[in-house]
Amino acid sequence: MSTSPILAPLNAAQRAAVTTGAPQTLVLAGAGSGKTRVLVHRIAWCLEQGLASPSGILAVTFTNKAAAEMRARIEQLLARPVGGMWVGTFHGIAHRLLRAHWREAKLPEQFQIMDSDDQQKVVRRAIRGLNLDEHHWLPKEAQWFINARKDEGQRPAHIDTAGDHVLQTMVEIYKAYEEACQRAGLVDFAELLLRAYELWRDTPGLLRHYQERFFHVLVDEFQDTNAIQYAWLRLIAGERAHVFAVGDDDQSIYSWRGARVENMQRFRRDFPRHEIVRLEQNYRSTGNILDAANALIANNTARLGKNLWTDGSRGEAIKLYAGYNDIDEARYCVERVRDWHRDGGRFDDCAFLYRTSAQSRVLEDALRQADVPYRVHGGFKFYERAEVKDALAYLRLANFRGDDAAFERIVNLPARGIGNRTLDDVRQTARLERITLWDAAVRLIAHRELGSRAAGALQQFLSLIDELAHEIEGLGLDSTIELVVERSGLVDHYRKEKGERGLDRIENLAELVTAARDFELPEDDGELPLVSAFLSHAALEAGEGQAGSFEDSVQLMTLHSAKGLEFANVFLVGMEEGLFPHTRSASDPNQLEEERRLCYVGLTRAMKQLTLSYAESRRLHGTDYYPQPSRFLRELPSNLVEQVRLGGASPALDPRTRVVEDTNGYPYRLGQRVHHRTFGEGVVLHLEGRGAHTRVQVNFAAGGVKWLVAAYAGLEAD
DNA sequence: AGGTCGGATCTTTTT
DNA sequence: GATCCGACCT
Repeated sequence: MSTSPILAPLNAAQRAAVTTGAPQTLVLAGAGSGKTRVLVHRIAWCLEQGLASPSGILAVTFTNKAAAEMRARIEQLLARPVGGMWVGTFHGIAHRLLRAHWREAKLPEQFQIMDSDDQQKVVRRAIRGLNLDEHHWLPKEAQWFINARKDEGQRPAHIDTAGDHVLQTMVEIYKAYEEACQRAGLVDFAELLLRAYELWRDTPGLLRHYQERFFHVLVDEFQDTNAIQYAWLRLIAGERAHVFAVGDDDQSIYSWRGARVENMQRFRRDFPRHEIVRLEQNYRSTGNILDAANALIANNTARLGKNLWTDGSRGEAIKLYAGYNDIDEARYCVERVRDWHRDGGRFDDCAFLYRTSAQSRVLEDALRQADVPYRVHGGFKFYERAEVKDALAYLRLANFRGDDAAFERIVNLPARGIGNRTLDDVRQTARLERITLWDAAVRLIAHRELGSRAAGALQQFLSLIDELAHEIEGLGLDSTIELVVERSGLVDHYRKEKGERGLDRIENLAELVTAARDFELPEDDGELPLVSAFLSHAALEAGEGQAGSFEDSVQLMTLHSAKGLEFANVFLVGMEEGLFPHTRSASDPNQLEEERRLCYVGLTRAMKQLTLSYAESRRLHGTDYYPQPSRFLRELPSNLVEQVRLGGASPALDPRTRVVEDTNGYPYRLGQRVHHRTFGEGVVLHLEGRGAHTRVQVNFAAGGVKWLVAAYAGLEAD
């Protein structure tokens, strides 16, 4: 049995999880303990042992990437393709269910998925429709409210307003928004989950069908599930299914989005026949890094409890650098990356992690200056770009005239003389008659209730869409997109935009055609028309920001997007009070613990080298701040940390922390006051080079800014 | 109907 | 300081 490739590479705990006979299993998987591996091997094990057929397996993740990786690794392990399994994201699987059972779910067959951008616009329209002041009732806040409620599984009718006027109004907005979505066949992300839940809850026959099919339900990142996802899982699990949930309460960093760590505790209550397996052996990081991470997270209360260990080496000390300012901090990190590269390391293996995306700027500047290639993760996704969404809106409307979000988006883009007055008439008619914007437009024109100019322009738009719909019939997907781009007039419109921007956009439209050409129908979604499948794909899988450049480059990302990844050489920058932990989280103990978990996630990304840094002054929002070093730094055992200083003595955080001179052996510290025989008093601005070649830039009170070779300058510290 | 200006805002963002 | 949004102007 141990010769099986499925079990052979596993340690005892992993093997116990993979081969468990318990009907319900909760795997507490520490960072780097082989979480994905256990999921993959568990599925392979069930298949190989004949405990399950592929079609009996439902495996749920949070990201498309994780789902794709899981499927690929299962097939690799079994050395054959495995059809019939449902492996996907919560949203992807919910979507699939709703497509298959749109009637029971009370959706139009052509329903479309909205991203949060679209959603905000529909919310805004709902607010205006209720004649509310949108400065007081901010669309963003209402959107937040609606999503939070949906994440909790609450419809407007479920919310007890208890006479609270504000709450009452929010619920009214929620209701109006819901009606608008229903009319237009629009489904937001939270709605996908809620609908899928209600579909099963309210259609017992259907639920039974799926319960009988999915005998094995597996969940990744269980600590990130929200209330509705948990309820959905309980439904499908029923009394019979084997449930296999993998998660780490210490890596729960999405509570602000409705994720509920308590679901791990609830699992133990709701699935009484469960078994718990702890994966604590870490295969990623050095002993020092793990000890630091363990010590940090021990400051949190309410943990399920876990202690990571490794039988690998202690590794190097964790480095802590106190920058003179944010620019110096970035400069230091980039220099360490260059050292790494000079010693034969790859840029790819280096990651700069930060709390807020705004921090990437300074790092990027420093990298560019040093000519080090880099890549920023997160940010704008391909399918979220305005021009891409514009083009897709044409396709959406041609596909389904009732799509109000698409209608609003392009009715006057490019400008075709349909002004706000006209549109308000259309909107009002739609609202009063409870019909779609499209139908309202048709009606207004037919009843001659518009000025002749407006009516003409509007009719032209309607005809354009109708013609487009006709012309794309029978075309391939890429020809369809090509035609849409061409007929929409978007290219001409963007050509008029000045500067690079317009060109960029036209390029992206071309890229969209390429994306359509490369698009393949998901194997099991054969029933869905190609165009619908592509539109859903665009909404559910927004794609990476930049087209993948394959150059060896330093990776930049927020701590949130670093979860699940690992790098040999990690830089955790901006370790400052106010920034990390963030001010907005400092007052609430729960949020503070989440910040600490975020820090834990950051530390545990590192395999070999870990550098922490902070700046003594930082430019933020146009003003200078002088932050204190992060409290998290004080929570790290001082014997694991080595503070790096550019010459000169400066108080370490903890008197026991070792202080070492920078390896460059700089004799001065940035910001240090110095004295020169001829130039007089000055302040050190920059240091570069090493050893005998060290050069120092000094701003002299009398002589201005000068570069000097340290060895000959004869500078004296003041 | 589009451009410009002033003001508010400034955490994280799997889908 | 940068950006995003809406009001206002042309």
